[in-house]
Amino acid sequence: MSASALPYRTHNHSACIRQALADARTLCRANNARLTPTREQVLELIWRSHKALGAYDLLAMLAEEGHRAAPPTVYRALDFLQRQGLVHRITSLNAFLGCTHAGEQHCGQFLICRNCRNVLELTAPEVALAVGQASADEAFVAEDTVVEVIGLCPACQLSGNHD
Amino acid sequence: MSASALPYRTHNHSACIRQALADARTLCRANNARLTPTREQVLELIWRSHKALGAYDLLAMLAEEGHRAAPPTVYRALDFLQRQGLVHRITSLNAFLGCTHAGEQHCGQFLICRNCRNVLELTAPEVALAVGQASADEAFVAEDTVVEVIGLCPACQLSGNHD
DNA sequence: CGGAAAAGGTAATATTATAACATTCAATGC
DNA sequence: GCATTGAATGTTATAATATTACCTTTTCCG
Ligand SMILES: [Zn+2]
Ligand SMILES: [Zn+2]
Ligand SMILES: [Zn+2]
Ligand SMILES: [Zn+2]
Repeated sequence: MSASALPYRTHNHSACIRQALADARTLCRANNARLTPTREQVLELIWRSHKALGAYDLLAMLAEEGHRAAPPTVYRALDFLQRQGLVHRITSLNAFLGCTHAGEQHCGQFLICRNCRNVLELTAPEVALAVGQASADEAFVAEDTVVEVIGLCPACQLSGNHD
Repeated sequence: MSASALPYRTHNHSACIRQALADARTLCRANNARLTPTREQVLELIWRSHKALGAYDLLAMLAEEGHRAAPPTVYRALDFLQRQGLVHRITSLNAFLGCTHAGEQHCGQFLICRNCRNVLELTAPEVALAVGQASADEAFVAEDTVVEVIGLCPACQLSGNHD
């Protein structure tokens, strides 16, 4: 790996957002799922950064955009986006993140920087395999796997604003 | 693996509890940490089963034992027990579990049965390795790793009270 | 003993998430 | 077009999880 992954370097983030929204529209059309304005707005807000955002963060952002919504609105939108594979819930943060592998059949692993809070989603087959093997060794039928790594991203290791 | 792991079969669970409490006393003594009555009581309650228990479950159990405590009491005991490596937090359940590898330097993986809620803690080196390698590939410094697998334990696969 | 630090008690509150029910919207068949 | 109907959204209240702040008690150590 020569270059840092996207969240860790400055990049044309507008392009990230545009791409994510375009992919979402395509996917939802293909799945006969309705990407309504509220849902699209929440998705767009999530993609404002590569950080995971809490439901109430999103709620506040909606409010700033003049969409006075209550918690169920945001949770319902998030449920929909998760079902469509457009958003992941980061369980150790109680927060939500745009999926960078939408449409691909995948089970993500998440590298969470405790300093800048950016999250990188990986889909390392070795990890999935190792977890699958360990489960199988115990005769356990794995249905869903959460892999979340907390640590320091490459950018934050250098710019020492942390421990 | 010929025999099922402990949580999945009937066993002398009193022995589990006694062992866990004995280990805890030894460890805390070795670390100059005070395993006070409240802390020990919470640990004992956690070990009543191989399931993960919520803080408010523990609070209710304390109440049943006549220890009328408020939330901070239980959260403080849990913080202590986690710092001593005697208890793990299962983030996807917001619940807590007695560690079956107390004293060993380890980073656990958890197999969570969605039917019976029993949790098996593994310490598979291949999993830790795969995650470590995937992180390193992104120049990410991993400090803590959460691996939680939701699925069906061997016992529940047979006795079809689920889906 | 006396001071300091750790542990625990208590009340209030913050944060995250859901339940229950009413209303609006949009696709479909006639 | 228009009624039917299920999906989506609005609205209010509340549940479930966790923390803050402050005070009292206990333990440790000199
Ligand atoms: Zn993804
Ligand atoms: Zn960072
Ligand atoms: Zn453990
Ligand atoms: Zn089970």
